[in-house]
Amino acid sequence: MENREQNILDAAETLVRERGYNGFSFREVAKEVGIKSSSVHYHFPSKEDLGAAIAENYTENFLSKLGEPKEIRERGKDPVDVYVTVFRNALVRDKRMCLCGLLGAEAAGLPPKVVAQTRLFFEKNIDWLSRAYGLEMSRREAKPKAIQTLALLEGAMIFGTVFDDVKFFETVISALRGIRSGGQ
Amino acid sequence: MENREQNILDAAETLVRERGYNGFSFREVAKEVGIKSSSVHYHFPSKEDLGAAIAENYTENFLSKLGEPKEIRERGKDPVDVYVTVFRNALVRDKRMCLCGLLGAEAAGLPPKVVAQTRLFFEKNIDWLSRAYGLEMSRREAKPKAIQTLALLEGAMIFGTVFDDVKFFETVISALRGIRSGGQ
DNA sequence: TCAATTCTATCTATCAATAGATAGATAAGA
DNA sequence: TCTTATCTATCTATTGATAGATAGAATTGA
Repeated sequence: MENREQNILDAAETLVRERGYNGFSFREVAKEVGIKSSSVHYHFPSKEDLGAAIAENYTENFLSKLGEPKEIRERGKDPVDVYVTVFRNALVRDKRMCLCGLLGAEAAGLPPKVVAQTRLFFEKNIDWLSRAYGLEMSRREAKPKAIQTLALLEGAMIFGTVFDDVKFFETVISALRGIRSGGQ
Repeated sequence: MENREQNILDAAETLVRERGYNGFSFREVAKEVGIKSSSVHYHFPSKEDLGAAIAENYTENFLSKLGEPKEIRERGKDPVDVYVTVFRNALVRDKRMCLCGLLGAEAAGLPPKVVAQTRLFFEKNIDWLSRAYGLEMSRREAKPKAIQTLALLEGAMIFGTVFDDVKFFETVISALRGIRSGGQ
């Protein structure tokens, strides 16, 4: 039995990352989990609710893999490198786009709750990267660099997905050197 | 009457850029154009055919707005600046994501013909940017910078769409300075 | 030249499949 | 007994796709 709602969110996340918000159905999620579609509605009344929950769950998982920038630095590692690795793993392991990058691209046609959760992903990730860059520069300078880094990574994920090849991801992220050292 | 197939492609592009490939239907496109869905099937037999045609049409339009990098330079303008402006206009005027950025994010779940046309958009745009950067550096150096620039712009489009604000687009593209001057 | 034919673009009508959603029954457990 | 989680069954709407009819334009051939 485990946690049924987590089973549903995991199955749904995989489907959304493959086909987008409008490309998955309650019946498919249910089949994957091994229950009926009405049972999925029991846990998540509407598709909008389910969509928002998927994005929230994804964001939480994503951030929990990271830890705190300061602690990473104290272990002698570079926080931005760690951050890039989490993205790369999402592409290589799952062979799929970042959930919120995809939802972000679709944002103009998504229900309000889903857009709100997608924004939260971006805001929380910008915060994290701002803290990371804040270890080496002023907060004023750190935030734009955080935004640029996340944008570059989402673009790199698109390239990796379109060409089904990590090589393009690597080429893109090598531009991070320019972002990190370039003046604002 | 104009060109009916062009009417269909224009209406369909708008819908895909709002809701993604799985979020538009033949009937919606037909209604927008003022015909019946069966007539849309007459011009584009399957959804896959229509999707591929939308991407092809978008790519053609996009490139025709640009002209040739060398000629832009000869008119005393910077080709990459012109390129960025075409992207910015797509976001500000249409208030929407780049069609192929969206299709690229959805690529893992798209029919083969649509993926192929989406790849063509990226390849042709990388070529254009490679020619632009090739005016100031070797071809070897130019291509990675082209890839990085396009990835950054697609990421910037996601940000503009998610936050419904060009300000984020501008913040992201200011990182281009780092990409253009940074060493490989 | 003009009748016969073919092509183009549309329509109406319909298909089976699937969508999101809901009502009501049921069984297990606290 | 009340709550939790599931089921069966069903609703209405929509999906991509196809068949067949039709009106008009273009082409063909005697």
